[in-house]
Amino acid sequence: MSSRFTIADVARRAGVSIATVSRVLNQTATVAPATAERVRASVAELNYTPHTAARALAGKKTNTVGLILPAISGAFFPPMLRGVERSVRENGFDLLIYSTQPRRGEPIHHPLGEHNTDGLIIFTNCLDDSELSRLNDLSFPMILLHRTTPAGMAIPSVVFENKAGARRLVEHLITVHGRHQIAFLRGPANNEDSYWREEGYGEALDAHDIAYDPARVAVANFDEADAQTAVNRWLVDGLPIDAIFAGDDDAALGALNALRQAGKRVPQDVAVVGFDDVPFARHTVPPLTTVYAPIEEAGYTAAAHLIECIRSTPVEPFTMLPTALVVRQSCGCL
Amino acid sequence: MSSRFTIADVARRAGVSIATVSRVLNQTATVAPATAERVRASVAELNYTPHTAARALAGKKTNTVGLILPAISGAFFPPMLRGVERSVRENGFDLLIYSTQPRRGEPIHHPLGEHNTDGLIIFTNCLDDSELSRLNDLSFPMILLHRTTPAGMAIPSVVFENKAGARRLVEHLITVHGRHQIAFLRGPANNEDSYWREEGYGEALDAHDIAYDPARVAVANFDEADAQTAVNRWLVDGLPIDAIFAGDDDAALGALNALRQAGKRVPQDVAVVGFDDVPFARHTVPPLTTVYAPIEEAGYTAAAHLIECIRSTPVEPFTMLPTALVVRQSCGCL
DNA sequence: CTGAAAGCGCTTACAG
DNA sequence: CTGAAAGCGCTTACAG
Repeated sequence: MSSRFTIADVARRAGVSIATVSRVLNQTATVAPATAERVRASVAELNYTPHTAARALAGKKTNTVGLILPAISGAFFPPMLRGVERSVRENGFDLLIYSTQPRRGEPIHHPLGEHNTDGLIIFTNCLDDSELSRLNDLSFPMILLHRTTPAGMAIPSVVFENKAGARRLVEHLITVHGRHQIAFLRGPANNEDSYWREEGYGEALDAHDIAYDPARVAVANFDEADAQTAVNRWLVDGLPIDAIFAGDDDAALGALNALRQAGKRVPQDVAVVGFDDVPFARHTVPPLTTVYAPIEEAGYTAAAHLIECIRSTPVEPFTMLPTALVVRQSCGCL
Repeated sequence: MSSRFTIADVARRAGVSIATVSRVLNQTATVAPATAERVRASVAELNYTPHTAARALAGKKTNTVGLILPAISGAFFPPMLRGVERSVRENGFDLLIYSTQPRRGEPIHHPLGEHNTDGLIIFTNCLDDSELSRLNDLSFPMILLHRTTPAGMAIPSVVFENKAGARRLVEHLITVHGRHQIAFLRGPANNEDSYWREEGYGEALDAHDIAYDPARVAVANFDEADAQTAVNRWLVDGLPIDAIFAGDDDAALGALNALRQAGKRVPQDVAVVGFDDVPFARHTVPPLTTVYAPIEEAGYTAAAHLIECIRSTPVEPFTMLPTALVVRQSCGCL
């Protein structure tokens, strides 16, 4: 906050009132061309930029969008951030990011809200329901990213086509590679992506008359280390498994580690498949068969929809982005 | 920006003036315990939170820190963001992120500055020199991350110990593995990390009387695809090479790809080493020998120093964070 | 098309 | 220890 020129300086120099300066800056009313020209010249000469806080206070809008997400980690977030960021910029907004680690019980004090943003993008369940409903009651613009709208609220959401993607993937394992002992590595509790992927897994088994075996499902939290631990346990328990659907690509990495350390060959002994198709997926050994999820596009879309909300433009209340099977080698192909 | 309670509501309810409310909220003057208690109760009952913009305007500070960086991509940024974010939160500040792709010539309009932040963290050369010097003239708090301070300015900076790290790495290749035909994959033009890594590379060669051969240096821009292209060219040119120092881990990935596709064995035919030790480095095949760079710590430190600047606390003008050799298998060990 | 003025919600000297 | 009041830099009815 350094001393700079204010709107009054610009007005004085152009020989007009500050109201007129504001009008040409915001194009909020017609100004005589000659007057406007003088104002613009004055702005340029003083290298004037409006003071954001003053603008926010007077105009009752901040021109910034907030993003609430968990600790930025894993390969998932860079593309997502890129998408959000791009969309926000294209619309002339700023981006305020708050990353939090939701701990159960503990009410999250989050610094983003009506006072410093015009709207919020909320990743999964990073905002607790009471705050969500408080903001919803205020009609505060929000978008849910990778989470569907809770009953009773009217917040648009953007999600992946998880179930169909997962089903296609698991059916590939069954029909093309003849795998029947397929294990599933679940994501974090209450994670909807994980829920629907598991549904797709179940549907695929059903469709081919393969019994669902709870012993073949473990929690890996979309986390490499947790996945490694879980797969290790299966291995020492001697659970018969000929394929692992890892829930996401990070977990697939952990599965690959555990299998390698145990001397199992992938895909000959055990096939491994992931979900998301993050950048490293093509670099695992063997290259990972997975499901492409448009991570960047989801971020982009969420931000675009939020800004439509802010502008009171009608918004698609529910967007499901298609996913696509990406066959590489860890499933047994090639 | 929804209608909420204001400081006046709180004051009325507590039977005091708004000045008193402000004082207990900001602990900016002693208030009688009983009065303070009533104010706090009033705040709690109304669930009052101060309006950020009003606070910024009146108080001449925004309580937010800006971060300017290139497009978020690669494995480098998540840890960096995590570090910055953590530090900013611990100090009760908000974080405004602007990611830009500096194009030469084109003056970058960036939306972060004196008006919406109290200070800026500037990654490498993401802010052009004219803007840097304008802000410097304003004594606007800034920290340079992975870039040293330009002559004539007094902006603290935080960097890695690149040269020593690179030298240790290359000497390992020479002394332990007897490699003498070591190629280097350079980072983006004007990137200081790359510059100093190359210096370390040169020093190591010198120290062992190995002639520097410009043919063995190519530009890979810290980018996997560019690295792959560069290494490919060496391969088709038949340039004799028994080791590649990739400049960073992303480039190492590209080198590994090119070598694998050409049927070269790593490390037997060609050793490959990187720099940074990003998360995927342990998962390449073979696991990557590299130099650990404290990416998250650098982000954390930069933010902490910036906030010290903002608070007018004396700040270390130059911080060089140590790096450490991480020996895995791509160099030929084990 | 343009200006004077109120007001956005705070902080901070200035008095007392 | 506390209040009345000015002021931060804008936007936006309201007049004209």
